[in-house]
Amino acid sequence: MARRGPVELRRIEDRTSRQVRFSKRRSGLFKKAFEFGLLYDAEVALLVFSPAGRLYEYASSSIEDTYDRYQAFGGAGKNLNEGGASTNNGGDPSNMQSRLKEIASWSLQNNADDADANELEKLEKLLTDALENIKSKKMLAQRNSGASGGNSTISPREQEEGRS
Amino acid sequence: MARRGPVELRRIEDRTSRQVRFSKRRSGLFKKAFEFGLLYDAEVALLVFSPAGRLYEYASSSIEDTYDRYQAFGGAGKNLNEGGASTNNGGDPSNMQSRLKEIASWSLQNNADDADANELEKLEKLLTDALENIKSKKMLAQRNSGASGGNSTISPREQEEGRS
DNA sequence: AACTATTAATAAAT
DNA sequence: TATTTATTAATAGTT
Repeated sequence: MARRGPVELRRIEDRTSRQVRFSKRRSGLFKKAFEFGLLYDAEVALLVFSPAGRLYEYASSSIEDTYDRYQAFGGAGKNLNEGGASTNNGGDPSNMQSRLKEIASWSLQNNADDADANELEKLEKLLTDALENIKSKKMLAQRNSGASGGNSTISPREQEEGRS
Repeated sequence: MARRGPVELRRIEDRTSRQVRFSKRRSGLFKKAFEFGLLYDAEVALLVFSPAGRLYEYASSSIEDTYDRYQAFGGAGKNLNEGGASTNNGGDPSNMQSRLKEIASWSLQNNADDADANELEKLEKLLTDALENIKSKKMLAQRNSGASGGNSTISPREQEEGRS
């Protein structure tokens, strides 16, 4: 009538069973993801490819945007961004000042166009992330503790909330 | 001793409660994602940004690979980058975004010092203000014309399993 | 962080 | 494929 013990965590072999359980759990997983974004006002992106190659997706904003943000964030600490199409992206702190000013003035004079609203929102997110990164590094530097996780869940310490 | 009714699906306001429930549900969500990949041999990628801007991730293979696959698949079928009015007066948004990405990347690669952090904070404020500005103007514009805006994509997309 | 009363998810049967 | 039911799993509130 129902299962008799805990679910075993290994690949399900029985075809029929796997098929139906896949569907059920898929709904459950996506529901959780959806609820999570809703309850905590978090940005969530979930991609699933079935073994048969079918795609299932959910994003509270959009897959692309969230992935962009992920890249900007530093992407697990490796694999920094690529297609900037701009000049060299090396570390040239002296040059940063001028670039920051350039952007600042742009954001000042270019605040009249509706079409830019979306772009601005994206920029704001990127900036916030950059700030967050710097602050995290500072924290780490002060405490002199090292090593962040591999490819599992990154768990930044500390807790901080935005608005209420 | 426990909740008395079903969980309400709306943003949780109480700060303390939200914080702890966030953590609990986050573990639950990531556990589900992990188990799902394992049980059905599916490729899973999950990205979460907390409201505070912290990143949590899980990928059965890698975020990048899965996103690449997603792109190759057709990426929701559309949603390529936007045109938009890129008036040539000193800066167009798309270029600005790539520059900002540079900055984000830069902040990761270098030990940003206090001065840089301050610059970023100022910039963030400028952006926020600019955003507010644009939104206000939009409001006003809507009073005069009956335009309907909005580009929120907040519903899970799923696709069926077809087999008999 | 551990405990407990409840609700939620879900495996198997129908 | 949808509904039902028994059972495990997740989790909100407390301590």
